[in-house]
Amino acid sequence: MISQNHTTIKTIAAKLGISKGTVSKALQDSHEISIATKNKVLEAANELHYKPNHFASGLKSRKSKAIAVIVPEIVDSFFSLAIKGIETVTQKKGYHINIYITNDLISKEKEIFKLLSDGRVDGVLISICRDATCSDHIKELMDIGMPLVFFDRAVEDIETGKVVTDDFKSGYNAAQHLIEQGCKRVYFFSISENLSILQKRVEGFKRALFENDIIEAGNNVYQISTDENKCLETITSLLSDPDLRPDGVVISVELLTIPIYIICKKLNISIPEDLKVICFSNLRYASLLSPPLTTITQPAFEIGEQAASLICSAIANNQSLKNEKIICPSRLDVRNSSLVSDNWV
Amino acid sequence: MISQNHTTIKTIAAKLGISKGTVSKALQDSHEISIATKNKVLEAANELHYKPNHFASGLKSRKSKAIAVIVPEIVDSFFSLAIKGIETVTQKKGYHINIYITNDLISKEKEIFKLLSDGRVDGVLISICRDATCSDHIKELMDIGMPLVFFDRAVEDIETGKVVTDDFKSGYNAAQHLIEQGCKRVYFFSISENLSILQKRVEGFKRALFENDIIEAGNNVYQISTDENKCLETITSLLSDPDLRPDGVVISVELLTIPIYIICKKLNISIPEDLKVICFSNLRYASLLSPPLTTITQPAFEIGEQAASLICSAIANNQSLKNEKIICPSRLDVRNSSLVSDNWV
DNA sequence: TTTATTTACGAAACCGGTTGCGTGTTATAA
DNA sequence: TTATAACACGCAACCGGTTTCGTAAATAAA
Repeated sequence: MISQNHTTIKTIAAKLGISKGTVSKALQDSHEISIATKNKVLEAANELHYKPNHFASGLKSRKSKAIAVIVPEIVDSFFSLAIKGIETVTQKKGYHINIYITNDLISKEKEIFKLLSDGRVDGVLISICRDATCSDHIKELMDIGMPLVFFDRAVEDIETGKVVTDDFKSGYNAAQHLIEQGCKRVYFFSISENLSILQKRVEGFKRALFENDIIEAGNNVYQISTDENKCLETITSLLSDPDLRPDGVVISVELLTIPIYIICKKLNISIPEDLKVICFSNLRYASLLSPPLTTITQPAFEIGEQAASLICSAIANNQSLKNEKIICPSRLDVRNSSLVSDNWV
Repeated sequence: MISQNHTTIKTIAAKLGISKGTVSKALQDSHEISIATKNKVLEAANELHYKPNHFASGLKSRKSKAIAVIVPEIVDSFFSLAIKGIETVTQKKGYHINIYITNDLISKEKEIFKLLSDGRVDGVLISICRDATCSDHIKELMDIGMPLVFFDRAVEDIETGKVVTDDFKSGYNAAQHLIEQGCKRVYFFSISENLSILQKRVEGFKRALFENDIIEAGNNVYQISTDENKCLETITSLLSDPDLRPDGVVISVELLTIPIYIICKKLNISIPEDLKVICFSNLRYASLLSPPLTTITQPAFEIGEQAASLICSAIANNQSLKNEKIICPSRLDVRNSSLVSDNWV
């Protein structure tokens, strides 16, 4: 059904009785074409609804003006906001964005990388998946010259642009806040031991505990499965055992928020009286939850913007990315889920 | 920085001492090439890390294996979930997706359409923007043979594939539910008079009022600006005037939820005692809000899947889309924001 | 053994725009 | 007036696959 009689440069050339090359140069406003000819070409192009063919120009230029954006999830306040930040920048600079969702599966991430080596995109923005056990596929693509920038979830030992938040400090602040609110046994709920950003949050978290002389006998960092049932099971067992139950918890990712709230309701654990909760989250509805959720709010939009700017300039300058890390600090938004009752706002 | 010595079909041909055409055919597993040659080619291709060039193949085939997805917003439970539905289907069928965000601006929507006529995408999935005062740009693109499917927000008078929910019935059900809960003065908060899906929701809403003999003297459908300040202003004036204040409200889009909750809190209007609220929303956190929000939940993921399936098969079969409308019914999720106190679950 | 087919591959045109080089024409300088 | 340069444009190769057509060699049929 695609229109057969699309107009090409040849059509215009034939109509005006000039050569292909002249038309091409006229459309590029080349100095070696007279104004008169340029005007005629422009007029004819307009009249015939001429649109330059993306494949033909890309074949020569080796540029697609497209950027791949790879995320673990899209139904997520952080990632959707980051994508929006990316889009505002790329759109201004004339780039298109291709979205790929890994669902946190390394297998899918690898498959996506296979698709990206055909010249379809000029660069890659990626937040790696949770079970990032290997990063060979990323290195391979970079080896053939593909510019790549990590945002949020980065591979530590790959040297390229990275845009992240101050994870150590955020983890530290989260724990410190809970301790200041009187918590004696604070847990950290994570979803992966592999992600460096989560490792750093944990380090900051532990540091705060250490500085406050909170030395637990056992573990206080728990890896929670993102499988819904397993997740509920693990958290339920932690919160229902009096010997284990914390009085404060730092949640490393937004998607664990719902389970915590649900389980607390079911177990009749009152937030914040019995358990103070703080979550790394960009949820716009945090203040409307019951109780309103204290969050470490990442500057998702800005992270997206910065990452996009980095990749765009790397592409434009045709230069490889230095191992530079841009840090966009997070903000602590204190709400009722972490406050003792008489501090309620 | 892009690797200079990428391997092409020519490289392989030279290495094996055969012609380009033979290599090409071998890679396509053509019947006119011997098994021996095919194996040699495959081996060489593998060894040299050959990747077919996207532009070169696209130039001939006029296929990009890419689909444009145009949405008004991405930081939105409905649209992000719909995109996820789209992705699951397109990924299986080997299509890439290009995301475009209009921010509900017709000007941006038009600009995006200009970009899509260069063969970069094989089809378009779109949920049009709010101030859809004109749809010429859409018709133009379709006129040159671009397959296009609307999802959720469609242009009524353009004949092509559409995937929507049962808007009339949903509007009806929402109003009916509030009336059953004892509401006497029910309002409908909309954001656009132009969107046909909102018109239908309003029609259903009005129908329910009519059937229940609720005939307001004045208007009970209000267009709320999405500008934050104007929005707060309008709603505040409606809810603070005793002569105007409704006891039930149907909210047509998710983004008005936060303002309503905030204003009610500020004006000390209790939900649901003073005002019962029901919202068209896919918010996963609806049950955690205070109070839990009654929603008309659209099957966003399924709508995305269906739309993607439609466009993919239209592209594959190279046939124009019939004016078929797929309706994915919504679900009423009753929660506390619309229940009289002694009905609380 | 001769003729008819099939098999396997090469040559070259093609997709549509880009670009370096060559050349005839006009304008400027000597 | 002649030499020189600037101008404006055509020609053709090129980007990297795809595809049609032609043909020599191998196989099958007569």
